[in-house]
Amino acid sequence: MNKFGDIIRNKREEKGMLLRQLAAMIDVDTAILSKVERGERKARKEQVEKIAKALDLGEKELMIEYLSEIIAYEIIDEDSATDVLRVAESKVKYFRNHK
Amino acid sequence: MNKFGDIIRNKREEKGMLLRQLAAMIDVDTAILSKVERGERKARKEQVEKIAKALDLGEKELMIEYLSEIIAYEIIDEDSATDVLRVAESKVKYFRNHK
DNA sequence: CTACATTTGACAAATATTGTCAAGAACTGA
DNA sequence: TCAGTTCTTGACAATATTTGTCAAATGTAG
Repeated sequence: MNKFGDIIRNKREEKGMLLRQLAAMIDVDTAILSKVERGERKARKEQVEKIAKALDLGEKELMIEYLSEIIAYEIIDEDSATDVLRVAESKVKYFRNHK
Repeated sequence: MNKFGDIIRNKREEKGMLLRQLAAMIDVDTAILSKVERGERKARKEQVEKIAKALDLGEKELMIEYLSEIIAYEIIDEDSATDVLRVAESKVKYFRNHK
């Protein structure tokens, strides 16, 4: 189980890219990218898309990592976390049909 | 499948309470409660707790409805919504063990 | 119409998120 | 060690989002 930030950092280093190089490609300050990679700060959705393209990571897969991690932290302190996710799945399906 | 707001409204009306009465009990402006019941605005977590107590709804159950609905709307436009939830579950479990 | 309940929308206040920057720490090679 | 470079940190500003307040508008029943 890799964290979102680790996925990016690993791939960036595999490619031999510097923080500031990737940061420039995705048009973000180096400091922010540093924090994102270490999980100190959340990226923005548009940044995730740019990162995926810049690093040749599947955009869909990276987005799943990104969104799921945000959700995980939203409910990590809830003892009903699993139930919350199950109900969320039902609601997604229901709301899609009844918009 | 009931929406969070409907659950509250139904229970409140069952009990014959007025919006302003419940609003007073949970210390919130009537306008806000009106919007919450109609799903126009999200409640805050502390308000959900107060509502549960005021209406004799299970706090745990109501909180599940509340959180799951927030999450559902976060991902309703993602075609990978189901995957996101599955991965989120894994991450919750993993992060709990590796805090 | 009157009285009351609810809804609506504009706005302000409070919070939270995001970006900027410079200084400092860590690392590298000579 | 030193100089050069990369990365990290934290304070702060800018922006955006959330939340609350209020009064007017709308709806409802007698």
